[in-house]
Amino acid sequence: MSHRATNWAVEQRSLKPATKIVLWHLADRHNPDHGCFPSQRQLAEDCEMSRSSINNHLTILEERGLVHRVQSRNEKTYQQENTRYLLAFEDGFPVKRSVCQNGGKPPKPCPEIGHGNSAEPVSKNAEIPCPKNGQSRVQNLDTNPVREPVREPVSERARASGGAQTGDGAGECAARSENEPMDAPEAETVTRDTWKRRLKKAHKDWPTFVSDSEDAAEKEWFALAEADREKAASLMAVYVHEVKASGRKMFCTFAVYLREKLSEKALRSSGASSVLARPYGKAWGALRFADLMREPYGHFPPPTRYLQQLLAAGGEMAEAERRRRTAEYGWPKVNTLHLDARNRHKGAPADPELAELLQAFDKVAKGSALYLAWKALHERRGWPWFGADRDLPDWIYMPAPSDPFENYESLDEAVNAALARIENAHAELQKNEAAE
DNA sequence: GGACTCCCGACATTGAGCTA
DNA sequence: TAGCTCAATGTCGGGAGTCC
Repeated sequence: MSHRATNWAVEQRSLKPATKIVLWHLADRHNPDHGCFPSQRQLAEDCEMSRSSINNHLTILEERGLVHRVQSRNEKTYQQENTRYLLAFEDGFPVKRSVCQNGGKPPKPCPEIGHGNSAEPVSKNAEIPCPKNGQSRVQNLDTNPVREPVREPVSERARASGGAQTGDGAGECAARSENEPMDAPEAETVTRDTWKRRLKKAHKDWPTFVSDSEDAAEKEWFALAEADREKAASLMAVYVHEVKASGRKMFCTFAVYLREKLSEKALRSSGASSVLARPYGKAWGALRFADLMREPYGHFPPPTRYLQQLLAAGGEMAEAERRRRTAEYGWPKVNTLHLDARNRHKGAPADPELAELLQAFDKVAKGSALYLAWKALHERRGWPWFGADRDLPDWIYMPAPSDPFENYESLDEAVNAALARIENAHAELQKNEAAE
């Protein structure tokens, strides 16, 4: 809830009571950082009226210039998602066309509402980019999640919203209870279905899927905490890779993988340690880069028909999509590190073998030019970035070049030098390991 | 009683995933 | 591959209440 938004809503005059209730509940669902994404169903429940009535009131609010609707579709599935509602007091609220046409002068205040004077609707869906016309009208859920009074389980939201970590990576993560209350019991049943779907999706990729008992897998799946389920699913590819790499040809059933929490083994595959590499710290960064040094090894789900067409068409969009898929699926271990960091886990088991890499890491301030150079390099390489900037601590640890930054002509050059340094150090490590 | 307003349910749309 | 399902939203006709 945003007090600014609700105060603003209350101050609006000359609205009919029901319309104002809708506006107030919209404002109540507004998050100052992330915006306002309630579904119409949610709004209808809040306002105790039908969805179609909500729709009518939303149309009125839009016509009054108090609300602007921005439709979005899921970046991967292109399914329609909750509409974003921009409130008139927000930065970036679109100025009505009639206002722009007013010789660039500020709009005449309307005596009724105090917002412009045109009855022309603001929302014109056709003007909004859509997958069909080649532009994206997708809200990037990773950077634009909802943080509102929710009816979804906390873990669902946590995946999207994450949480800031402490400063230099040496600080302890703020302990967020794994047992934060689930809100509504009705959401619980929905969530169970969602988890079932995720289980099904993950299980299909398990080597013994054909002969596995689905019931046994489901039983073990639901016996796990939600965070462990996520970890098990996301680290499955890592575990399978490790088993294959070790030369073993037999796999346990998926139920056993879940029950024995073998995903943990995947994380500790190269020298377990009881020492935790705290999120965004040096050791954590070393773990992360050690994985990024490998070729992409994750399981890439087959692209949808739309994506197939997009990729086949080539061009910039196809290339961007390729990079996005590589970042999303290429290095599941790295993505799990990111996920755990955002979920404020205390850290991953540090790898003592990587201790030598630690000296090659140095602090980088969030938002600094160097930070942006690293981010750009990640994008170029199709590497997964940590997540949304707001989820990161003020400082993160990234590889540093051997020479001072002043010795480089550009930050990109410095970043490439730092990367080369960490690549060399990592290659050296691997060479020594092989020699042993 | 007619006009108007408000609200609701039903149906349509869109594009994905799922299944036989 | 066709048909179904899902999720979110838009549209429309009609019933009920209110006002003059």
